[in-house]
Amino acid sequence: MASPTMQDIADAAGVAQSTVSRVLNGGSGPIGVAEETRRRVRAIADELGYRPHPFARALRGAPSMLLGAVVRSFSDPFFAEAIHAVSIEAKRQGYSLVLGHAAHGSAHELSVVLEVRQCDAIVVLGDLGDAPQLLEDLRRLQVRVVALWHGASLEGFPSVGVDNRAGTDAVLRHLIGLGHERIAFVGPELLGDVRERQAAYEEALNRAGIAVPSGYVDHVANTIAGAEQAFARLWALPQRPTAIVAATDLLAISLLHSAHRRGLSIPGQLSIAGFDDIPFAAAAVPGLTTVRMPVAEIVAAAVGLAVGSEASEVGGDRRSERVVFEPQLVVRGSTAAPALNV
Amino acid sequence: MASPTMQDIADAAGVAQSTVSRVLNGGSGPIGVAEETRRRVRAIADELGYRPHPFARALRGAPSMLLGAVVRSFSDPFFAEAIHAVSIEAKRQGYSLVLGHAAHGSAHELSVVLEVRQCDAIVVLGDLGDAPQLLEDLRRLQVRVVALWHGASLEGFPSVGVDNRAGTDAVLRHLIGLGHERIAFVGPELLGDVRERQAAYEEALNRAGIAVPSGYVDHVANTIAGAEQAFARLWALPQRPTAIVAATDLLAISLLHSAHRRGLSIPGQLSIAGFDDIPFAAAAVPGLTTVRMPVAEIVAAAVGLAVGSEASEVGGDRRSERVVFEPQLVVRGSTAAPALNV
DNA sequence: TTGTAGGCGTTATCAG
DNA sequence: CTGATAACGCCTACAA
Repeated sequence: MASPTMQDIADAAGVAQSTVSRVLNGGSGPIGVAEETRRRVRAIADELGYRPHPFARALRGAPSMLLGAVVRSFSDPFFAEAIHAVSIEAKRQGYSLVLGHAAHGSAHELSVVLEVRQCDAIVVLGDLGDAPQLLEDLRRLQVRVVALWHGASLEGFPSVGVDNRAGTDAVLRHLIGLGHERIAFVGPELLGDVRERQAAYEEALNRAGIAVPSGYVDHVANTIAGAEQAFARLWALPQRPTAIVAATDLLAISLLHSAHRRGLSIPGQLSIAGFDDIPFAAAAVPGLTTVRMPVAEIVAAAVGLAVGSEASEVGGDRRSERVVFEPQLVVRGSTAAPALNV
Repeated sequence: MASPTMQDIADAAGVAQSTVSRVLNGGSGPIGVAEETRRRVRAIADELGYRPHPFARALRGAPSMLLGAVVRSFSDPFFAEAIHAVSIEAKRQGYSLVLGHAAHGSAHELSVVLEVRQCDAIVVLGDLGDAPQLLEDLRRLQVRVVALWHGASLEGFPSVGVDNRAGTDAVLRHLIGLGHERIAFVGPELLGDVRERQAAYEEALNRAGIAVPSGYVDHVANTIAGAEQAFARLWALPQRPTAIVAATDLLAISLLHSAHRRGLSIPGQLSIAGFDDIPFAAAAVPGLTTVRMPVAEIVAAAVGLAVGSEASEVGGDRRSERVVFEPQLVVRGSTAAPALNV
C-alpha cells in the first residue's frame, strides 16, 4: 500500500477513523481516549508507518507548512548564501521551502514565478523593483509577505534588512581616514538597498567636503561583466579614482580582477571595498575590505516575521514594520593609503 | 472572500458546481457544454479571479506540481548555479520547486530535509553518499527520484551527469602535452563524481608512464579553507608539483588564491586547472583552465526524467537509466608549460 | 447539455 | 469514551 491512511489504521485496530484522528492529534495528555485504545492505535500507526497527509490537512484549513522564497537569481553569491540560510531557518521552524526565481526582470506575474496559493507566507529576497507586476500581485495577496534586503523603499509589507547607511558610512570613513579623496562608487541599478548605499556614499563625501567628479558614480549590472564595464569607464576618466567603493562584493571582487588584469597592484595603486562579505571576499588576494552583516540573524528575523505566530493576531498593521540590523566593517588588504604620486 | 471556489462561481452563474468544473477544465473544444453557459461561467470566473486550489486537486490524486530538489549546500557556487537552472526548468514544465538542504552530512532522515509527500518527483544534486539514511529513505519512496552529478556509483535510481573521465582526461592530456610530469590532484572526499575524476587522473598518468609521488593526491573539504590546507601540504612536499588538477572550480580558484598569497606567479611557477567552469573561473586572474559542461541541458534532462510523462508507463525499470553528457575543456591562462629550472 | 452524488484524507461537531 | 457525519475544493461517473 502506498501510504496508510487513518482509515487503514482504524480498520486494523477495530475502531472508528475519527478515534484514530483523536489519538494521533490529541497531544499526549489523556484527553478523552482510553489508554488502552490509545496504545493500540499508536502501535498500529507506528507499525504501518503512518504519516499524515499534508494536503488533506491543508484542505481543512491547516497551514501548508510551505514557505515561499522569491529571489532574482543566484548570480550573486550573496543571495545563494542567503537562500541557504533561509532553507535552514525554514526547516528549523518546520517549514518546507518553495523557491521562485524572478530573473529576467520585466513584469512577470507572480503566478509565473511561484505557485503562491500553497504557501503560508512568502519571503522576498533583494530588490524586485523592476518587476512591478510581481510586487503588485504580492501586495494583494492574503498571505504574509516579508521583504529581505529590499532597502527602505518598499512600501506595503514589513521588511528586514541591514543598515546600509551605517555600513557604507563606515567604509567611507575608513577610506577618507586613509587619505583618499578620489573615491568612486559602482553599484547595480535601481536596487533599494543599493540606493541607500549610494546615498550614504554621497553624503559621506559631502560631509568631508569632497566633491564627486562626474563619472565617479557608475551603475552597471550586478555581474562580473558589469564590473568590467565600470572599471573600463573609470579607468578612462581624466582623473582616475584612488579608491572604488562597490555596492556588492560580487562587483568588488570583479573590480579587483579587472584591476589585476591590467597589472595594477592592489592596494598600492587602487583601493577597493565591497559590501556583503561573501566567502570569496576573505579569500581574494588581497583580502577584500567589506561590510559584513549577520546573515543568519537577519534571515531568522525575516522567517520569524513571516511564519511566526507571535504578532499574527495581536492586531495592528504590521505592514510598515521594519527591522534593521547593524553591519560591521571588515578591513582587509584591499584598502590602504593612496599612493603619493597620483 | 479569500479565494473564490467553483461553488461560488456556480452560485453566481446559476449552474451546478460540476458544470463549472467542466467548463474550466474541459480544454477549449466544445465538449458537451453549451456555448452560452461556457461563456457565462468563464466570464464570472475571470471576474472573480478564480484560481484552482492545488491541494484539493492533489487530494484527488492529481499531481501536486511540486518538484523537490535536495542539495548539500550552496557553498559551492556550481550548485547555486545548478539550482537556478533547476528552478527555471521546473517552472518551464509548470512545476514549483521545493528546496531541501542536506548539509551537516550524517544520517539525516529525509523527512528532516524535505517534506516529500507533497512532491511528485525529486531531484538530488551532487553526491549524498555521506547521508546513507537519507538515500535509504529516498530509495523506498514511491516518487520518482533522479540523481544529478552523483557519479556512477549510486545504485537505485536513474541519474544524469557528465562524463567525468572524459573531462579529466582532457585536462591531463592538456597538461601532459604542455610537458608537466609532476601533477597533483586535489578533490573533496568521497563524492561520486569526484571519484571518477580521480580515477581518470590516475589512469591518465599511468598511461603516460608517469608515477604519482606520495602526497600528490589530497582530499579536503570542498571549501576555500580546504583548498588552503591542500595547498599548504602540497607546498611542503619535497618535490613540489608543477601543476595541480582540482576536482572543482571552487577548489581550483581557492588554490589560485593560495598561490597568489604566497607570491607565486601563475602559470609561470604553477599551473592550475579546475572542473565546472563557474562564472568566477573566467574572471579569475589568470583565467582558469577548466572543464565546462552543458548545465542547462543536463538539468533539463534530469527534470524531464523526473517529471516527464514520457517513459513513465512504458514499463521497464528505469532505475538503472543513466544519461551522460560530454564536457568540454576550456583552456585559459592558468595553465602553461612548466618552468625549466624546477 | 446539465445536475446529483460520491470520494480523496483530515478534522471537528455531534450524538450515543 | 467513542462512533457516525459533515465539511474542505475539486473531479468524475452516472443519472436526468
